[in-house]
Amino acid sequence: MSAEPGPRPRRSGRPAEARKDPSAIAATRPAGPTAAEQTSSGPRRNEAARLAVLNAADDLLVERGFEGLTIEGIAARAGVAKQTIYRWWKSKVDILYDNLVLDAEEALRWPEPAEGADPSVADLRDYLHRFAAFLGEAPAGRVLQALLGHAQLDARTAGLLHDGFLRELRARDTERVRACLAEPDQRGEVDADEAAALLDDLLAPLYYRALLALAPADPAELDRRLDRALRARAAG
Amino acid sequence: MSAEPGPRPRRSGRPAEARKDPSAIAATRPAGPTAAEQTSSGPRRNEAARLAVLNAADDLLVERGFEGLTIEGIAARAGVAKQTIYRWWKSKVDILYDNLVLDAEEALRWPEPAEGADPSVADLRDYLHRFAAFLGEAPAGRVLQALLGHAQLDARTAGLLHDGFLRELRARDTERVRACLAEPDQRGEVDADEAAALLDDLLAPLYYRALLALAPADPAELDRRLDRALRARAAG
Amino acid sequence: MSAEPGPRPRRSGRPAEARKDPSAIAATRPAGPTAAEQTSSGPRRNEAARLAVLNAADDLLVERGFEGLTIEGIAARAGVAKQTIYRWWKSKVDILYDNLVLDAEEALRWPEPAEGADPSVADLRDYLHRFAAFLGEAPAGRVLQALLGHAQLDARTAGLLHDGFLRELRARDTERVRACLAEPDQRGEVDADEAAALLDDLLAPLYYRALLALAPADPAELDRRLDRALRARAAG
Amino acid sequence: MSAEPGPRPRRSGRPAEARKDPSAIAATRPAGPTAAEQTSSGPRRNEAARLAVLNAADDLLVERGFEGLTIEGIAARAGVAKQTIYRWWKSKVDILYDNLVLDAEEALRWPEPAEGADPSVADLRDYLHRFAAFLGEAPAGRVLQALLGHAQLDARTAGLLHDGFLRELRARDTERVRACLAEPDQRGEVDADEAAALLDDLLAPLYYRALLALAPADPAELDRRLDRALRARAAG
DNA sequence: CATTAAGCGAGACGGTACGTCCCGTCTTGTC
DNA sequence: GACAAGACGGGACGTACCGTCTCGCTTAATG
Repeated sequence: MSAEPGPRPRRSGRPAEARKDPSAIAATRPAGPTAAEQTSSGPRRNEAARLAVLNAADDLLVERGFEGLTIEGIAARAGVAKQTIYRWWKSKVDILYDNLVLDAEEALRWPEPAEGADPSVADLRDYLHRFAAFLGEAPAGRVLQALLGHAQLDARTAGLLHDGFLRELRARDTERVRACLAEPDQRGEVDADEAAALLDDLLAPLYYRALLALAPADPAELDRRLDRALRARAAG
Repeated sequence: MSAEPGPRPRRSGRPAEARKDPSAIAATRPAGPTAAEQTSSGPRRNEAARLAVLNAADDLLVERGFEGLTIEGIAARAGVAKQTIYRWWKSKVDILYDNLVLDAEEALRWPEPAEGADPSVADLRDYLHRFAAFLGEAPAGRVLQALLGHAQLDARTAGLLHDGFLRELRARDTERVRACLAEPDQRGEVDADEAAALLDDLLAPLYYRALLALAPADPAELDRRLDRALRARAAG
Repeated sequence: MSAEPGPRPRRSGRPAEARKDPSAIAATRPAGPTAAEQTSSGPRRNEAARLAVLNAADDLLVERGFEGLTIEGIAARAGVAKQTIYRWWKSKVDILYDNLVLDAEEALRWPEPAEGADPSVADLRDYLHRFAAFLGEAPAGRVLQALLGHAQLDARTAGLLHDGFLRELRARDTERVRACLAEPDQRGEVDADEAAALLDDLLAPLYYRALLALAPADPAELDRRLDRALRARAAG
Repeated sequence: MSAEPGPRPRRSGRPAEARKDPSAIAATRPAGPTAAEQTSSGPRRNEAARLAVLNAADDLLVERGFEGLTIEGIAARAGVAKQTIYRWWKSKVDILYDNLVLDAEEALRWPEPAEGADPSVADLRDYLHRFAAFLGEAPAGRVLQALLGHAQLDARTAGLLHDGFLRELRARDTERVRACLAEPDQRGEVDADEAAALLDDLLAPLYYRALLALAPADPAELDRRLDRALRARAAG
């Protein structure tokens, strides 16, 4: 499925076919209710159906919006029985959540902290830019937007999104920020709270602009903001 | 919160009765589809029904959440026919919007720029605190949260909320910020973009924390953040 | 309003205007809730509104059928307030009933039993033909059909139509039949039951064909049927 | 009436329970939208729901009349979802129509033209009596009355009733009348038009009396009328 | 000649039922 | 036992009319 750089050809366009295709996704761990630990007899979970559902949900979200997204619509579009959806997911939110996890896993990946090379502020800068892009991109950004929106309206969604995704993302990112700031030429150790606060200060405007439908921050401003934060930290 | 004088006991509790009561609201301009310009003859809009609907919507939002809020439920609770609701509002979103406007008008009021007394940084500081409180308070904060959430899912809601409310609020507040910063002992004129950016920087974390279900900012942090922003401005 | 022959120009066409017009109808007693015994002060009943309602009901019955006929529709078409209708009629059935009475009064009139000329079998024959025509004509026949139909569904309508109209019509016609058969050259007195039975035998097929949507009886058959009945009577 | 043996206690009374029960009806072909030709897989039509709806409609028609009969009422009484009704019937008229067909099939059955025994005038006489009884009986007669009434008000009902039921009934009965009159001791062949006319003459008074709410014909009169018609035919 | 009580156009109101959409569960038969 | 198909009980939708009820205006007869 080709790792990093490429423009993620499979999901960008609307042609719908050949996206999240079996061959490709099979490599990544099937987030959510998965191929499972198959103990009993009978047929295994149908992987094609799973992918058809995930893609149909993405498509319909983009085409009709969250309110126009229905289980029946997904089933029809995916050529799948309703029961097959209910067997593996609790609600349309859970389907979108799976898509979010799949997309975020790719788009919000940090560079492997491979041999020799230490994490650096450049990594953080890159991550910020990718994060901003993620929010604006379809369908990934639309999915996150929808889930964030629905989390304001429904406690189950809020639990799933906040506890299951955002909290872990923040924890992981906080750790990475600490690593980035601990470079030799920086001022040494950073405690976790400080790193989390810095991360929040960098991300808050991104969410703010996305959710209030303001113009997205342009890359230059992101850089300025990061520099300012680093300077403030250096100053004490 | 409640800087101002007026005893606003009517909406704080859940008792539902004697809130948004005719006598009180009659004073404030009846936002949204209203008693109106009554050109023809014929019966006037029933003010009691209007208030019953607004209050029922608030109550049910708090009790059952946005998804559990239905037009039929509101009608039943308010003792009103469904058609009476549809006559004056397009959807439950419009009802909540009216409530939001009504509440914001009271809670997010700036001190009158009365004679002699110039607007000051203290006003801005106070406003920030009241804004943070507004986001946390029920039902007002819940209403805003629900509308912000639903705006992510539905274009009409987004239009209503962003264009009809948030944009104007931001414009008004930007102007106030300029006035506050233009105090004699401050550095003189502030241009609108600068003021807007400062405002955004102050509000973004508040929205961020509210919508991502993080702990709300405590007042002391708000002060620190404001001071830092003013210092940065003073520095250059 | 011109007695018999004329093609009743006022109601035949659909142009709707100038039918049942004030000048013409004013002569006939305003069936149903009427100009009344006016005791108090204030304005009298508006005759123009009454006629507009009656005509609008006829028109809409023909255009949209009984089920599509609504008080609101009549009010709108007649340019009249709903309340004005409810003030004078209990239901759309009552409006149609007034139309029926008005129409029947004209179309089902027997020749005046004027001086010298005795009623004759020819009168009965003529009446039969006019009755058959009445059932087929619009809007009169449609009104009777609708009321007869609705009388099967609703006891109030049945009471109004049967007790208020059909019974009286039958009684009057029975009397006329007796008179027709009592001609010198006929077999003398006819008792009322016998006359009623003869009338029923003549009318039953007309109703039967109309209500079961069979082809209407042609005039020649009516004549044959009448002759046969008279012969049977003569035979004993 | 009830020529046949079978105990048909299930629909006569109002007790509502144990009428049109599965075991009994299963024998008769389920008129109307039925268990059908089941081509695909998937769940079959729920027979219990179908019967519950049919019985509920009958009951409510008798209890509340046609105007008081609503789809919601039927659904509630039958313990069925509205959608289940709309899935199989277009309107309450169609439900009543199914009941009519079911009832007529039983009550208006001619004796099997079994071996040896030729159809006779006695069969026709018996049929006439059963027909008259059918019109007066509840719920069957009420259903026919309601449908005949509504057919005057609504073209769809008229089409269904006249084309779907009455026309076929008349054709079948005409054929039977021909057979009855073709007995050895009768005057030989009867042409179809003549038989239809005779049938109409016998039935018209029955409908006439039923629909105009006159006293129903008593059996003796039916016999007299039949005899008179036969004599007239014999006479030429 | 003003008073005043109705009639009137307009239309808001509390209601009932409509016919539709989708929910989540279930049943049936196939693979 | 997973699956496609789809019927089922349920709940809410938004609409159409019902019949009742103000409104403010107009229009006579009466005091």
